Amino acid sequence: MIVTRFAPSPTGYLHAGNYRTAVFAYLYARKNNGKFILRIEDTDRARFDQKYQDNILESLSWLGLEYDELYIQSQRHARHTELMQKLVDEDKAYISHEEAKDGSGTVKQIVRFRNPGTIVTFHDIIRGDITVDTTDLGDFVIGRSITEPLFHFAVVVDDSDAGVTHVVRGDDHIANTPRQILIARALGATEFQFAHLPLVFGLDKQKLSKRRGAKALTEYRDEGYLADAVLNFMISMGWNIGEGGEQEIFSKKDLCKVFSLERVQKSPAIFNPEKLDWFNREYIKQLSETDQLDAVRPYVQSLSGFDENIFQKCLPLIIERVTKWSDVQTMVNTNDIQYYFTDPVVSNDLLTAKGTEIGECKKHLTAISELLQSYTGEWNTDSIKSLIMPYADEQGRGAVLWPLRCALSGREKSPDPFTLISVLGSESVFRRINSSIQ
RNA sequence: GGCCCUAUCGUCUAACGGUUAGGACGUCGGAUUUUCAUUCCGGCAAUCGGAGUUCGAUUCUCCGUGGGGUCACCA
Repeated sequence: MIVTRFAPSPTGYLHAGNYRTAVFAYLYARKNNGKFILRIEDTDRARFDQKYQDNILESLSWLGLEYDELYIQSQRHARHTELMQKLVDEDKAYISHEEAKDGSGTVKQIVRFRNPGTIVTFHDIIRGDITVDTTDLGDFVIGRSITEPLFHFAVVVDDSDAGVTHVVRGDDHIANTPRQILIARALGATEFQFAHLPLVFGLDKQKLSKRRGAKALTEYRDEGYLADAVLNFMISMGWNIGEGGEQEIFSKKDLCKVFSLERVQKSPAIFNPEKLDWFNREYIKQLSETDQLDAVRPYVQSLSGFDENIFQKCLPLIIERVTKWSDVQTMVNTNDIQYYFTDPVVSNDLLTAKGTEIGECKKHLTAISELLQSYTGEWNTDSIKSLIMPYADEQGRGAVLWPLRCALSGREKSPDPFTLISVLGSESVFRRINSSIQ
């Protein structure tokens, strides 16, 4: 069985770079009906912070990357010590008395690996064979002390014990791989398959990192990005299905069926927020109306005069102006939604902004009001349009339509008057038009 | 600097050694809407350079160059 793992260290919030390696490892396991393991690498207690660990769990849960097993590395130190001692007993590692690096002058017993100094070649599923001379590594340190394992040692022990078959991780670990292979061999562990993913860069073409301002994934959640859109975007950087390469939208479910490490790109990808926005818009559009309503409602339901019926009618108008849910909040803040629920205050300046005299405006509004009052047909956008357009064409579209729209919305920018009329309903429309005539 | 990885439009990418080098995002222009947004059309835009191998290289090889990663008692 194929077993992959994601092994973040809780020393920072989970960002897109970390997350993408998790996605690839996850999908590879799911695709092959394997197992996906999460291991928190909290060996460095000095940099550990519980809030980061919580953030990792929270992020994975939001994104729907469910794991089959969870390990906390620090809880496995007894096992690490046991195997480190074994290597020492077998003279594959040794305890070295060295002065502490903190400059205190104290002498500590650190554990060094006895490097056989061989040339190591390993196969990488994405990159092919990679050969490295490990001689220059020297007798590298594997423990601060016999009870304090270091990263390289703990990783190998944990992967081996958990039965990990495929180590899927970032490119930045290529350089670490030879020494981990050396440790694995000394331990007598079965060797892993490796797949080193290209890194994700920021707009500055540097590896994504919190220091350079990479956003926590949970921030995207809080801004109202959809988990599936984020996942789709992440996979689009570095993987495609081939077959002409024209399909871009893949649900998580699709990916669990079609993902393959063989088609993973070798070179790094730059994180392009605009493309993420595009994906998110696509996913928002695909949502059912009920889901859209439920997502938008919290932002607008406390607006004064909120009306569920009108809300449902104007939903499409909101959706087509939004990239992520927090944009709804922006619309609320800029008064671009309030007018659906309460009559706007309309100034003469706005009505005449297109150069039409105020008397002229009044005349057209009155004419439209009369048209609408004598109208008995169905009250929808198309029918209203065909009712009003002949008059507008005759009198000049701008002169008629602009004042009409402004009378209804009170805004310089808004949906067109016909749509507005059909959404607002007759009662409100007459009230607003008459109010502007006054 | 040593070692390792890598190289197609600005970005993400497609292309059994033979294609007018395709798609998407963005951008620009147009149509619809005399507002905004949506939608629909269309344009601009790429094989890093040099040698090979081959009838023929984006594709294979080598050498440059660029970019990145990594060189801890961090992970």
